[in-house]
Amino acid sequence: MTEVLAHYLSLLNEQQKQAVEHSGSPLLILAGAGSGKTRVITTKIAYLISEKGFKPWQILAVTFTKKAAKEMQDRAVQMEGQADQSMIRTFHSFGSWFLRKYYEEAGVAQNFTVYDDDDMVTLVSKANPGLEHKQATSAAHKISLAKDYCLLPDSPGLAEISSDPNFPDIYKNYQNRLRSTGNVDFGDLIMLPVLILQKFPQVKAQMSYRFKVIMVDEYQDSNIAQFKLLRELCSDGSDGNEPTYVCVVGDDDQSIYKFRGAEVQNILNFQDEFPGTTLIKLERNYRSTAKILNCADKVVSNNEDRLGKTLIADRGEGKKPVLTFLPNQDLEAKFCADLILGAHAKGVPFNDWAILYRTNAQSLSFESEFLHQKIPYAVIGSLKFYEREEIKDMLAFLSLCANPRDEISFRRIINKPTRSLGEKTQDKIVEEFRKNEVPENLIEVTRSLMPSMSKKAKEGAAQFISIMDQLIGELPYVEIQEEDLSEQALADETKTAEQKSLQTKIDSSKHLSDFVQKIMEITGLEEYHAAQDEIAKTQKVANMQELVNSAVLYEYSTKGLIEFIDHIELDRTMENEEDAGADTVTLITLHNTKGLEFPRVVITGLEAGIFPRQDKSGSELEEERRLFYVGITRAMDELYITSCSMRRLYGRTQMMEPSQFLAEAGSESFKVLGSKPASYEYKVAGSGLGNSLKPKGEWAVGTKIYHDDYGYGVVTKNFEREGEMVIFVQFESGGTKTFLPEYQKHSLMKVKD
DNA sequence: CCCGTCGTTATTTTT
DNA sequence: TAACGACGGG
Repeated sequence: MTEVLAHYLSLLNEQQKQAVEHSGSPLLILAGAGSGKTRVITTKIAYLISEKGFKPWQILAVTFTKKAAKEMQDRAVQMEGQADQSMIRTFHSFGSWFLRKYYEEAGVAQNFTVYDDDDMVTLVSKANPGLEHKQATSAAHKISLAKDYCLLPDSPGLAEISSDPNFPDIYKNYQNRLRSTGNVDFGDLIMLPVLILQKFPQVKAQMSYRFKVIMVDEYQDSNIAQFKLLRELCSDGSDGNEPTYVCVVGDDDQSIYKFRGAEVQNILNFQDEFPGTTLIKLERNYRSTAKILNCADKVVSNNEDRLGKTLIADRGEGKKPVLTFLPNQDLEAKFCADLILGAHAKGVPFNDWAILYRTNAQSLSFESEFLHQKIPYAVIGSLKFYEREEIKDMLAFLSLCANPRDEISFRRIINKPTRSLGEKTQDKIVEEFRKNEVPENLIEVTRSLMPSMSKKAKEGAAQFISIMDQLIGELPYVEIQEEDLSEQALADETKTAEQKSLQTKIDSSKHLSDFVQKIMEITGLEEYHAAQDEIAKTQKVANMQELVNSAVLYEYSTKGLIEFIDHIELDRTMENEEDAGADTVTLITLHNTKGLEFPRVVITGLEAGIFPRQDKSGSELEEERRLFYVGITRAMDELYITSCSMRRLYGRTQMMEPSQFLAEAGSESFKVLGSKPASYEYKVAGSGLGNSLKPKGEWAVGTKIYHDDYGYGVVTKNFEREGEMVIFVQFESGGTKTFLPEYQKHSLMKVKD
């Protein structure tokens, strides 16, 4: 064993070590939040290579985010250099690799690109001309969901997705149209490989020959299609190949993507699906202090549908989480700002902090307050760079260069800037294109249709064709060759050397960014968007320039082009590498925090209707609860939770009730600040408050009052507790609040009738 | 083709 | 409230 690996092994606890060293049967690792899951997977990869005799390319590890994949690869390579040859990818990126290899079996172009949700809607509309935009959006969404469940237009289970009798046809029309573009959508990246593996035994055999180990991270968020893919990739040994070693890692308590087709049942039933499974639980938590973990545990134990495990804190008691009731969202933002600035004055960096919220819209009040108070912040995952108009325009040119059958990209840019080629002309071209049995090329069809066009359109078409000719002729063609990692090829060093020398023939003084720059210039997009910038004071040209810059890492060839497009399509999170080290507060939705940790966390908006979102019950409510659990377990040292009694929603100010999750956490979980709403008191204390309702002082029941923050109301209860007077007030705006009048002199007053 | 105005509609979204 | 899409007049 290498010294490095021995060192990393020595860092593990007993369960972690067991998980790393286990072999011989399927393995399910139930890894609680902060239990060193990534450390286990990466060490296991290194261990398999260096101790168990696996070749690195026999190992496939899949994750859900590009970031996680990158981190996993980096850390594995640190321990075992050969791990750079292991395939560590996202599910979708694996699917993309697979489909480029078996593009003929899949019936797609080898140079396919991936259509996003917007493109799907457009294609649904084109394939089903009768649909209104709204219907098309809904159908596109359902098609995605169907693919997540691996359902085809003729699958009986499709009725579960949509009861609309037309839906199967809509789906079928869409599929036909999609296939004629040669492209795929996100769902296809998983579903098509499953279908191919089921249909072609030799492909299945090749895969089980290639991959001897398959590991899946965040398994609780896998969907049915991904489960099927895993199933198909695994050999049970009956095909003559050795059985595949399967190891999945996940936490059923952190399953938060049901709405996107994720199926917790995958992890709950894993042991039934893979007989003989060994189960290892990682319950020691290295991230959070005990009081934070207790709170998390209290919350999630309200769920029924779980395997059940208890996290054990490794870091001592720590501070009790603080629950603060605030009057409204502006004061909530101010409260956060004060916390952060107060800590900053004592030397706590902004970096330590994350503000978590349920919906993106909630970031606004924090942004304006932080701007005002000069607190640096970064909003994670909001306005998506790649969804901006100018970027999509550029990408459309890039995609059309890669795959000239791409109808959606073609339509997007043929008339932008305007070249008198409106929708009618486009329809004509696409119709002609689709007539041909053998896949045609949209540019060539346009060329061939020029004689039949009006004079104006003809000029525009000539211009467009000339642009495309220049671009397509520009890049040197390089075969997208599968890196040949069979044992033979790797053993044959001469061949490897040959391959290397072949690679170096590419003009390395040029980068793909030169090509992207050229697109900007010769297509007229730069002028077009510069004009828009003038009018609307936008940053479109600057954004385009940023896209150019990001292409600098890619080869100046058709291969580099495909890799660049893949990179963008399979990772839409625009995390600026430069900004990564900056000292900023993180503003982030709860969903986006998965896998992250922060020393200090504020979970905001714990109000009924916001979190949990209204109309949630049963399993959906359990998912919301898990989301809260995920949020709580992000915190290392300090956890703050806020709840407002009023909130502006859709332009209307509403009274809010505290989230039921607060009461579920129990009264011991938090130190409570701010005036507690009556309903919270009731639920937490289990009442007992109603005992001493003796009218006292001037605050008799029935007294009309006015409160600065909540407006007019009536005292409904009045009693004494711990020697202090407590009143309940029912406000006209609908909510009830509890006050200690002694401390509300400045904002609470009696009013005359 | 461009621009203003009106009406509609508001989750979460690794890929 | 605000943001975005649809529509109609210039």
